[in-house]
Amino acid sequence: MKTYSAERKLTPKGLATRERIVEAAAQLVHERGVAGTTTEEVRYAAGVSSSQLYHYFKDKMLLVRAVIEYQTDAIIGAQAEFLDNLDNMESMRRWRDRLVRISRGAGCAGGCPLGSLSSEIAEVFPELRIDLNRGFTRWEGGIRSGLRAMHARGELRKDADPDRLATALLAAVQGGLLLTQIRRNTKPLESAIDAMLDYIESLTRVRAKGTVRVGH
Amino acid sequence: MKTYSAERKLTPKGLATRERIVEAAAQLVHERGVAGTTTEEVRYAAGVSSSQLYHYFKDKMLLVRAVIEYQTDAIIGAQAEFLDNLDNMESMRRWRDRLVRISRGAGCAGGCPLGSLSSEIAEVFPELRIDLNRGFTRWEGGIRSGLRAMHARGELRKDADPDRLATALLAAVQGGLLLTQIRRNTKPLESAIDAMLDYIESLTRVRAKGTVRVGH
DNA sequence: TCGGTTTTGGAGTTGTTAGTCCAATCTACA
DNA sequence: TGTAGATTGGACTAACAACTCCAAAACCGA
Repeated sequence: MKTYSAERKLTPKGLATRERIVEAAAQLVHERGVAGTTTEEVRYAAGVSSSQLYHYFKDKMLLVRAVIEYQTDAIIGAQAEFLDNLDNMESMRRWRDRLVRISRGAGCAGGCPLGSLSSEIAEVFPELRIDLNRGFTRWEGGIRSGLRAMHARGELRKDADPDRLATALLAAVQGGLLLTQIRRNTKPLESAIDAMLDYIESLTRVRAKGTVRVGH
Repeated sequence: MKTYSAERKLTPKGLATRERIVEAAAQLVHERGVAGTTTEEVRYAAGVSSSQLYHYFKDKMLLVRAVIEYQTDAIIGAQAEFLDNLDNMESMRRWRDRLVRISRGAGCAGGCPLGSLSSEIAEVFPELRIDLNRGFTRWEGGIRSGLRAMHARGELRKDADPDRLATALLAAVQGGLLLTQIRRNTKPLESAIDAMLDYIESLTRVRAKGTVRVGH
């Protein structure tokens, strides 16, 4: 999933340069947004010349597209160990802790690298919504497979819909990160995810027809 | 809450012009984002000259600040009838339907006028985070007071935290709107809010110590 | 009516930034 | 080793966009 469209031949050297540009761009875009990042800053940060940048990316939009792909990989990568095992409450709680810790580590700044990007460019570069959606869908897929497994094993009530729960959980993460970014405090993120996980937990361990145990 | 800082004297005429500028700016910013909206477009849409715009707003950032205030009022206004009565499940479900209908009516475009704005400018204009937060806090306050009322009346379990639930519900709305914007489909918004409301409902109607009824 | 203040017109300025161009230099591979 | 193609340097351009400026006009209270 490295090269996007049919790139011309790229020598290892060229590929490294390209990667350097994307990395620099991703970092800057996360810090200041797309509009707040100039190609000159990217060039400086990556240590490349103007002709290099435009040699590898026809225009800024295509660079942004590469950044989307890069951030998607980064997100999935950073959560891989968790996303592969979100099929029980304990794993989900640990995953939640990891997200909170990442956010806190960033000083609650920047929000979700994919979410912030999405808000900013969804209407400006409509073509890129496909790429953004691909990113979210990959992420959601990781969550969903765990919930589906729980459902299949009967650990989730029959009438629970793991797919919808996965979407809702991802939404809680996104909304939580947004509020956390604005407030510079991880509480909103914690409250949002915790509520959703408590809900999911309430759908497990069925005790009697129509009643379930809830709580911590 | 109309004028922000200590504005100089504004005649009715001047105030109307100012309002026209803010309205035009709010609309454009919602459609294309802050960076995607030029002062010239605002001028044209509002039918004012350059000197007028800069007569009422020292710079673009202060215009954006006025837009934040305007959108906050618009959001609260559009949901006023609901926000004042979110103290039972039926009201909350109706409120949910309203949000979904608003989103669908906009073709799922633009997302939340406040949320999109926040993502875009939180790091670019850090000074404005205060204003954004004020908006979210007002919104959250409307949700919270309903949940607090339910809690006080004993319709929510004692160990439920209405304040955290309010934050989580707002986060679900924000995250849901983001995914809905990207996917151009209201399902994510529906799934996110429904899950959170189902959870809240599961915290009502306590049946026995430690067990509650859940579901639809 | 008068004087001060607010409001408006619109040309102009200044800085920025995405994107171009062409020649020079490397690199892979036959 | 030769050469076509890939990579790089860096000056340049053309457009754009935020913001300024100086009067002129409208307004308002006395």
